[in-house]
Amino acid sequence: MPGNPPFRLYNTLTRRKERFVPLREGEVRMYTCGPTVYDYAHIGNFRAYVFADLLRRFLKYLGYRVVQVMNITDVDDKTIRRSRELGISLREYTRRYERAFFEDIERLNIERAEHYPRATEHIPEMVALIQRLLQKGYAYRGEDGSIYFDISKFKDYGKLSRLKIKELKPGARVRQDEYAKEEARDFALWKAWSEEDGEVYWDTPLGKGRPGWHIECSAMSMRYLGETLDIHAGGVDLIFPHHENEIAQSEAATGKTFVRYWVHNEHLLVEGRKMSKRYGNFYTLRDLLAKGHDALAIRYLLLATHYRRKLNFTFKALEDATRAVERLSDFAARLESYSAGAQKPTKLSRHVEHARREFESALCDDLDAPRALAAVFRLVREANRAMGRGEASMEDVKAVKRFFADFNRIFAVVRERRGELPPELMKLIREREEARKRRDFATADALREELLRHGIAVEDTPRGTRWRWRK
RNA sequence: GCCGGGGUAGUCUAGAGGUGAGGCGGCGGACUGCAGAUCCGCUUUACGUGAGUUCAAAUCUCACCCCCGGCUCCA
Repeated sequence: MPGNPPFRLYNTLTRRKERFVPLREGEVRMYTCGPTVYDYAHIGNFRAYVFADLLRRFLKYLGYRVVQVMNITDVDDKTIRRSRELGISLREYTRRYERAFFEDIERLNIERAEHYPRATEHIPEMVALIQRLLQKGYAYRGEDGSIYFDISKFKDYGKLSRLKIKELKPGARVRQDEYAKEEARDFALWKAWSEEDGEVYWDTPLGKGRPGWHIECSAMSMRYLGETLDIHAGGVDLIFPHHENEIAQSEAATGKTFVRYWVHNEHLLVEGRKMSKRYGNFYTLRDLLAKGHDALAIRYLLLATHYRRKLNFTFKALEDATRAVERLSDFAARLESYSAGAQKPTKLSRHVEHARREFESALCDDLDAPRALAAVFRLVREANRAMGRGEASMEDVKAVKRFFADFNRIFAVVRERRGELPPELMKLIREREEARKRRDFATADALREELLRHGIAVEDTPRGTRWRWRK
């Protein structure tokens, strides 16, 4: 897009903001670490998905074709254990949470990725990748029959997390030695079947067992995006060991760069504390919606802090976000109902251009959403002022609408108008206006109450009565 | 132990040498029959503390205080 500053992204690999240029012109291939479907996802998880969504939407705004893959991890220790506890099949168990996941992301206005591969449906790809690693001498079979990646063979090991293997905390490695690994840091590519796996196993050339966790992302991303991808996104906690291991497996197998830009979102804190399932201080999206909170406000809250900063989730902040979303939504409604005689652009049109430049340069600077939002709100004030005074021309309003629509294509936080007004409600509005003309305010107020019960808020302005949908 | 991120007005968030910060809240005002939405003004010349560099520091340097995270399943 000419005129834009270059899009720069912070690459965890280099620890610098880098100009983003995809490998293939006009197309971005990105992979996002998706959910392990063993429970309802919590809002911390959604920060990662909402962030990836912002990234993909902005790339599209910049004119790229985006091919995004998000894995569904539907086999691991937890899913196996819990499905067995419930006495149902792994598939039945994981599909339940997979469905919930898709419901949740829809509530949050997260665009669908192009592919959602399930781990259980890509066993052959994983087996093939592991065989390649065995052939090349990067993997070995342990005494328990499992297959491990030998990190000592991969000299770049640690380049992403910048951890030196020797310096890792002593306590952590001792505990790991219960496995039949040659080196405590080696990780499993293939786990040989054991008692607690029950009927969950695959008979493959590697033996009877199931894949390790890390291998699925390498195998599935290569299957859908090729051996080198542009962007790989995920939470900071995945940098080590998961992403480090992905690099090791993938690059050892292909000899090529696996990922060109690694992007990681920071964690979310709840009332100042790390949120995790272990602490039990987590909220699922369902929890919050059940308490009456608005999905768009949650989305807004997740986007209103820069993605590389810790986000402190509090209910006060959620209330604030709710109001901010209302302000934007009210503004959108006002744009729709505004009319003026003047056609020629006024200085408001210049404000729109200015806001757009600010907006774009903020997002181009490593997706600085808070700065982009500030530009939007500044314009909202300018436009409200101009419309309030009747100074805005129709040309201005068109320009504002275009910008606002683009803004919302990226942020997706403005409440949609819920279609046209039913005729019977339109009739009530007219009756109320007549009552007001007669100065029969008792009737007018009663009608206003009634409309509100139907979700319609009416407002009297110097230029006549306006109505809008209320949530 | 080894790495790393922060502390910005009432509050939450941007900014990272000079160019109007934004949201939310509070108070007052304009508009209105009332309400709401909106606008204006105030809260507000804010940057953890102490030194230093500089014509200029929230931004750079050093020291210190406080909070949080990674090194282990985790977004």
